[in-house]
Amino acid sequence: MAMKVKDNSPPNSAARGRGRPRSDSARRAILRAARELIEENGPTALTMEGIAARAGVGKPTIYRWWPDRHSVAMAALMESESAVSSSGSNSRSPLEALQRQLRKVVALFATSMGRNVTTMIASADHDSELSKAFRNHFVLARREEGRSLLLQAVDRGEIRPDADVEIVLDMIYGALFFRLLMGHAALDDALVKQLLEEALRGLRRRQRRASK
Amino acid sequence: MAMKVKDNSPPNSAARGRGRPRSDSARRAILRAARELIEENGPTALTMEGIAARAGVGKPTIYRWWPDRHSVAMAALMESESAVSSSGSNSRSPLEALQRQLRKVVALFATSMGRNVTTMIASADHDSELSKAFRNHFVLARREEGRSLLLQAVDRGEIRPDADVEIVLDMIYGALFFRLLMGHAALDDALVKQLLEEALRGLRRRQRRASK
Amino acid sequence: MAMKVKDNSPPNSAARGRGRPRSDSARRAILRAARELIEENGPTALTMEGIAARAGVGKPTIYRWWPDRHSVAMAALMESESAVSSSGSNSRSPLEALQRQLRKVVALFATSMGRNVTTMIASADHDSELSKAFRNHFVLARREEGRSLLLQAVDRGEIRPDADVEIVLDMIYGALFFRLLMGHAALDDALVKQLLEEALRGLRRRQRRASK
Amino acid sequence: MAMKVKDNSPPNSAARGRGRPRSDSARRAILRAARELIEENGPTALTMEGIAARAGVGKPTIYRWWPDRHSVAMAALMESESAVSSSGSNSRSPLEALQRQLRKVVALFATSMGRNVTTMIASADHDSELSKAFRNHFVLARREEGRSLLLQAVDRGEIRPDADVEIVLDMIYGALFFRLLMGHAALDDALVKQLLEEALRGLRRRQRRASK
DNA sequence: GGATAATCGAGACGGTACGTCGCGTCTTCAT
DNA sequence: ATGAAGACGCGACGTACCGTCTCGATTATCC
Repeated sequence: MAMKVKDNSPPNSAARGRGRPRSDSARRAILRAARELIEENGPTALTMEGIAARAGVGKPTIYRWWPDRHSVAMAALMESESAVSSSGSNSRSPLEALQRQLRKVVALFATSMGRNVTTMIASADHDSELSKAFRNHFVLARREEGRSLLLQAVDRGEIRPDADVEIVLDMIYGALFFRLLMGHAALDDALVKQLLEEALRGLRRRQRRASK
Repeated sequence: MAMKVKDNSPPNSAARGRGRPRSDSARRAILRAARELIEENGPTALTMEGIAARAGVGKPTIYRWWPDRHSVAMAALMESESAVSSSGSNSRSPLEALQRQLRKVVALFATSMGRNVTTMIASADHDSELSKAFRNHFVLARREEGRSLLLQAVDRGEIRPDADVEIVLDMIYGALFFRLLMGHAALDDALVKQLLEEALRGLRRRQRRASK
Repeated sequence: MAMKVKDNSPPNSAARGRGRPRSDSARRAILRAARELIEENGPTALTMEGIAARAGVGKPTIYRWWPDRHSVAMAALMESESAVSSSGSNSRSPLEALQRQLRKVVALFATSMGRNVTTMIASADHDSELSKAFRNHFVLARREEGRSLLLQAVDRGEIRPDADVEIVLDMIYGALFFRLLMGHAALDDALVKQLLEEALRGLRRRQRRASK
Repeated sequence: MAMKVKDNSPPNSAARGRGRPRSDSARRAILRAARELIEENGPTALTMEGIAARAGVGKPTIYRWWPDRHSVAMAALMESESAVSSSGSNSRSPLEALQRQLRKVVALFATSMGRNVTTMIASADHDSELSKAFRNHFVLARREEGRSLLLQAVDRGEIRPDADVEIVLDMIYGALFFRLLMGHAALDDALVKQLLEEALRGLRRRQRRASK
């Protein structure tokens, strides 16, 4: 009995195996079914049997690609067209772009997706690779974009160079997450505005003069 | 802060029924067993049968008072000696007290309890009364303490009166929560210091030399 | 001058003391509830809790009189108005009376009661006193009546005196029971007629001469 | 005697499904465990969990093939080597063979098996296919054998041709069953002798040689 | 082209836990 | 000081999924 190697990289270059190759269509059907089921009933109600049934796939086929239910759910969500990429960077200034991006984040959080993602993060293994990738994909990547924009602002002299960017980022994104999780106060565009105001208070330079 | 969750406190009010009163020792045994099991294996591995077995109690007795596993877990954790109450108010200044309190929060987060609580919050119903009580007990109550301290600081003139306290609070506590959930950066006393520094930058009035 | 008694409640309040007057009414309510429940759903579906609820009685009160569910069921059925007593003694001959009685037995078996009684008998302890009483009440008492009639027939010279009455009785009543239990053939008046014919074949004396 | 009960015979016919075929060893283990437990504690004390535990089988596997406890019990008993088949028919005459067979029936009734079977019959659904099969297997099949023998006796001229065989059969087998259920009189070989005597009285033709 | 081999669907398997029902016992309060 | 109300420990119920293990059928590569 050869050791079974979990290999979930689908286009595994030169197919050396002799047998029937893995069906990528099955893989896609699985993820699609999982995504739909999550959106319909939430990630808690997701079951392997439900996925298999809807995808028209045998359960072992799912287990061939992912080790457990959680992983399938994460993979499914990560392949969503969620994007949230703040690609549209036709902003005049980094801080404006940051504000625009935060609004997108807020909009994402407002959907069921937001809560689903949060649930997944909190109930995940926290140390597994997939879990890290998941957090990175959905949250930390946003934070990275924000960092990039903040650093641009520093470069442009809009922000004081001695600002502790990491802390500021955690304050901003953490505040949004906090309101999502706690639900004690609104999570909307007005919050984004105030948040930026308060987080950057004392960090802004007088731009007119700085630009001179 | 009376926040009635449901009715799992036996001598709740009038209407002292005629039947045998509920056994408070059973109630305590259940919560104790749940607490221990959570600390041993995490809240995910908690099962009703496990609780019943360890508590020496029948399963129906548990279901008589809590609707599901999640509720038992929340109730169990809420009866822990978590405390965290920043009662020790022998601080010279509100901001120092705030720092001390934040350190306690960080210390709590660092324990397994921290992660457990987080998991519970994120996977809960979010709208149920018990869930709200839970969030309030473990997180928002800390935030309330922080608000009280911040307002004291405003009163004393240490903080500018036009500060948006709510936003500042969410930035501070949200940042801590964010690091706990994401695990992308340290969550320690140094963070507390920097966080306060950054959050209050531009809000402080007369910077005293007392800060050491 | 007798005081007007305002106690118009059913139980004869013999014992005024501090409280045991309701016992017998509770007992009757229990049996009544049990009887109704058995007729509605069969003896298998009978539950103590159902009886207590319908009778408006606490469970311990039931257990004060009967040791278990089965006993309550038996007692309930035995207090039914089933009777079946072949009281009608306006028969010209014992054998006619026997036939009439057997028809009554068949009629009883045809009701749900018949099957219920059978189920009770077969699932009972078989050795308990109550169980014996039950069998006697519902089945053996009929057989006793039949024996009496058969013996009368012998006395009158309608049946040969060397007939083995016990065996004949078991053949007759056993055949009815057998058809009830097995359901392989009809259980009706025609059967009664044929049965008597066959069971008594060879036992009959020439009645014409005997009567002369 | 093909009497399809449901579909608990694995290689039943065509329609060889695509999934993993049912494990016949599991099926046998279940029936064996059920049989043993019934013999140990009676059919009333039989539990699905007990069967599953002893058979080393999951509960759902049992429920996959039988709808309830009763059906398992019946199937288990029916697979016993009870047989009782009066195959050994080296008798000189059908009536002798009948007597021999009845003695076997009495012997079976005398074992715990007898009472168990009776309990099962009385507490069964009575209309379900399995229940009919059960009654047929354990009781009516014996009656069928008896009928065959009686008809042989008619053919040979030992029994009058106008005898109502069905009635006679019910009288004979019913009487045995009656004594088993009621327990009011002995159930032994002597009974068999008397029973045949009485049931066939008036039906026998040439009795001269029979009487010494 | 035929053999070989891995994957596919389907679904049964041994399990664990679920949430419910009813048992027979106990405890308290109102009568 | 009895009796209704009802909670208790317990045990079994029947169900939902888990993750694993056969099956026959399919689809590729290798010889």
